[in-house]
Amino acid sequence: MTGRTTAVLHEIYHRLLAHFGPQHWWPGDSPFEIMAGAVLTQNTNWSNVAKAIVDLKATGKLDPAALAALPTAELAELIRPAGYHNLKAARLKNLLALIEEQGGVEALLAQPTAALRELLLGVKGIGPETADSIVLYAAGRPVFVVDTYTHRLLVRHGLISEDCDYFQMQELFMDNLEEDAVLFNEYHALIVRVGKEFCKKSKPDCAGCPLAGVGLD
DNA sequence: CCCCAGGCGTCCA
DNA sequence: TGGACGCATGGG
Repeated sequence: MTGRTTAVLHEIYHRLLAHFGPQHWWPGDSPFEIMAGAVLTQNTNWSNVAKAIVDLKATGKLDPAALAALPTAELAELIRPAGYHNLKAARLKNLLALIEEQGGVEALLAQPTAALRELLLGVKGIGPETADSIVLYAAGRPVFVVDTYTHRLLVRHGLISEDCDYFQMQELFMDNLEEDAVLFNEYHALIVRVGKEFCKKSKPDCAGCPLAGVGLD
């Protein structure tokens, strides 16, 4: 871990941390809240997800047993503010089935990292980012989470090509950083933070970004 | 009015 | 295998 890519990835992290400070992710009180939030935030602004989570909490439904007893159509209405509510209600139900089958949230999250990841990927509606978000932020395992902001950032800083896939991006980080869940937690959160502010599709110039020039010769 | 958001599954060539 | 498309609400 002494190459140029390693150095650039470290520099990006340290600049982001210096500029934004720690992000304290995931903003959830329990592992199950994090798991549900991971599904609800698929292609969705967090402010919309937060409304749905507030409603779930207010009605006492942010709990595996309570949600399992709730008809899918009623669940969909509760999470309406998060968008794609019919789709996400079904996905949450699918996740609940896995939790039940594994004997509860704690037992599921106690599975070895690779097994946990595969179990989650087996749930219809849970793909690589949602699975890894749960593995990292709910189970605390050192798996790097990649999202659209990550892709955009890596392309703009010349670290990957446009057609790079999820696993290649994940490997890039995991091959060049210490295997540390706290570091991976903060790094992904910081990428989302800088993405929201400076790395938008509509701002190809990245004006004002604290990463200006990093990785580009 | 427009674009965007912490993806994923399906369909079709 | 890979590119389009549907899913939906709320904010700027």
